[in-house]
This record gives sequence, C-alpha cells and structure tokens, in this order.
Amino acid sequence: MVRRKDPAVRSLLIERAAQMLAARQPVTLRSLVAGTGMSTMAVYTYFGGMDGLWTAMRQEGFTRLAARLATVETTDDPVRDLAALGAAYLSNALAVPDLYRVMFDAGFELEDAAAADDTLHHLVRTAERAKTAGRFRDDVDPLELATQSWTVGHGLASLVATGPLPPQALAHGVPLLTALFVGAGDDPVRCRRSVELGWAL
Amino acid sequence: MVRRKDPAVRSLLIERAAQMLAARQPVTLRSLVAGTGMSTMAVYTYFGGMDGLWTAMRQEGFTRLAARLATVETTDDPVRDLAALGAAYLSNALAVPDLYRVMFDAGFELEDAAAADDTLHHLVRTAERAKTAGRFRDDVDPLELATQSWTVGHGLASLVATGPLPPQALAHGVPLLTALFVGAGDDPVRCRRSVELGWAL
DNA sequence: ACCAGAACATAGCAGCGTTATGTATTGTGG
DNA sequence: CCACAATACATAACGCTGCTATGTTCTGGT
Repeated sequence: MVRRKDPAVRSLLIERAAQMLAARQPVTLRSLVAGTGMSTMAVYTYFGGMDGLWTAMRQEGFTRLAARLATVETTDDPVRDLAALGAAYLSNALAVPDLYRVMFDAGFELEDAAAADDTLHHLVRTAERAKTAGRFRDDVDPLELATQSWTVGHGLASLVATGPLPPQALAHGVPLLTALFVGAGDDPVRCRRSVELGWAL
Repeated sequence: MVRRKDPAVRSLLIERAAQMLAARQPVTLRSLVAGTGMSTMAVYTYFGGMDGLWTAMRQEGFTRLAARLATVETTDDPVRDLAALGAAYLSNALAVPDLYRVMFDAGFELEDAAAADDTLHHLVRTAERAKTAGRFRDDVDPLELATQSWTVGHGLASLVATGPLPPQALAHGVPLLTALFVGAGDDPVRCRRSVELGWAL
C-alpha cells in the first residue's frame, strides 16, 4: 500500500540547499526544486515544509561538524588535541559561514540539541583524557570545561562569521584557550605550547 | 520647499518595532504601521525600506546596550568592574533576546561596526584602569583583552539566547572571565573574588 | 501668492510559503 | 492476479511579504 519516500531524494535536496547556501543564493521553496524536475510538493513530502528543511539543514550542519572534528588526530598531548578541536570547529564554521548561521538561528529545537551534544562529546572525551593525564586539577568537570571551550569557540566563530570581528581576530583563540586550560590546572608554559601546536590555523 | 521628516516619528516606529520584537510578534511592513494611522510608505520615507529599519534596530540595540553598560558603577576594583560589565552585557542580551539576535544577524554592515566599537570602548577603558592599577601585566593590550572578554560574553549570550545552553550556563561566565584575567596577570584568588563580586547576576 | 518638492495614501506587482484538489503510482490483501 | 487503498506527486490558487508606481496633499522659500 505504500510508496516509500526515497532517502536519496532527501539527501539530494539537502545537498542542493547546502550548495545554494554556500553560493550565497537565497534558498527558497521554488528555487530549491527548480531544475530538479521535482515540484514544490517534494519539500512537503520529505520535510513537511520549509521549517522542516531548515531543521534538516541544522542537523546536516552538525553532522558535517562532527565529521570534521573526527578527522582531528589524537596525539599523546590531550591539551594540544583540545586546541586542535577548537581550531577545527572554527575552520568548519568559517568554511561554510551561512550554514553555521543557520545552525544557531532562531528555530533551534530540542532535536537539534541532541546533535549539538554529539559535537560537544568530542570535546568532553578529550577533556577527560587531559584530566586523567594529570594536566587538569581533580575537581575539574570535563563537561563544564568542554562547554566553556565551546563557548569560546562559538563566540569567536559567531563574531567573525557575522562581521563584527575581522578574520585575524581568530588568533584570540590561543590566549583564550590557554587561559582557560591554565585555569583548569595545566602548567602555563607547557599549556601555551600545546595550544599553539594544536591551534595552528 | 521642504517638509522635513519628523525625527519623533522615526523613533516612534523604532520603539514600536522594538516592542513587537520583545512581544515575539512578527515585525512586518504592514503590521508595523497598522494602527498608527501611517501608511506603509512611512517606512520608506524614514528608513528607505525594511533593510533600513533593521539597520536602525541594530543601532538602537547597541545604543540601549551602551546605556545599560553606562549604568555599571565604577569602583576602586577595576577587575570587579570588568566582570560587572560582562554581567550587564549578558543581562541586557537576555532581557531582549530577539533584539540581540537582530544586532548580530546577517546584515551586519560597516556602520554597525561603529556602534559595536562604542560598546567595546567601555570594556577597553576599564581594562586600561585595571592595567594602570597594576592588576595586569605590562604587555597586556587593553583592546585585545576587551575583545576577548567580549568574545566570551557574546559566546555565552548567543548560546543561551538561541537555545543550545540553558540559562544556568551563564554561571560559566565566572570561571571563564577569571581564567582570562588571571592569564592577563591578575592574582588568582584576588581575581576570583573580584569577578564573583562583579558578576553577581 | 505661487509652486517646486517633500511627505503621504492607494493600488498594484512579483515573490514567498502553504494548502487544496486532482492524478498517477505502488505495495499488498483477497 | 487483480483490485483496492494509501502514498507520492503535479497544478493551481490563496494570503502574505516587501516593494514600487502613481496620484494627491501639504509645506516652505522666492
């Protein structure tokens, strides 16, 4: 009785929307399906409307971000890795600034929060590694430190991607993260070296 | 030959738009002028279109923010004052989250940057005071430190106002700012006390 | 007192997301 | 195997958006 929705079509639309977003073309219902042979109804059968498309785009953004963070190699210096994750976060955000803006736009829902948590998890695990390696104090909560690192990264990404700060302001990431990690107990000079190594934009 | 535009009408429209924004009502060309007796053309004579209105709203947002920061009293503890400015920044952002979002929306232009600079200036001056008071190292650039404080504040404000982080995450401001100021040379225990005093959300 | 020009009102346009309606397609139960 | 029912899809229309073209009203300097 059914005629199942084709997942490939869904990904195709998401892909196309992402490309249009990256090309700074307005993503509208009609422009999205134009040239694909599909009618505007496709967006409704696959996403339930434009809001659904934007939600899907947010998830896509977090998925890509998670994939990007997964490429960061884990070394024997977890603090370096933590900084490298921050750098990768910023690199991803500025590579696709419009998608990044969509991810944190007004329509943020609970289901998006799950995707965001997955992203945070990379940071949490690395913070844990740094803690067990004795780089951080015992009373440091890895989740809290990860959240604080995220806050710094997002603040930087948001201000640079939106325009208030110039791209060279990304260099602030080094002093910000070193201060944060030293505050968590790491040795100042060693920390600085680790962060600079991991940052390496 | 002229019939000058009435500045009062302009402020009235901005005020009305701000109220609708705060009430989470959609601010559209027609809904904005509805009930005021004006026609839709008013928006064009006073702002040149909706884009102009949003630019004006951004400036209004920065003006209100600057006014809010100006209410922060300056004590003999500049580090406390710096933290107090950060708290005021967040308090303002979360009091009018939709206006705050507009301020950092896609259409950010050069003329908005000037308004943002005025806001930053409060932080810069206080950072300078802390430096001359001997709380920070000599090689600390007040502008850079202010920018970094701003980054932290904006990151926190953005993540909480948009939804990814819950309101209690605002407490991260204390460790983040202390770490930053200690990294700038302040004494750890004294800094912590100052920040906690100034934060006092 | 005139009249150029700014301010304003009205109506219409193209575009937007959405929905209603009709048609085609498909998997499944008899 | 076939008919039925449910899904997918196409087309057209609706109400809304920002914007512009046109006509009117008001105002201030010569």
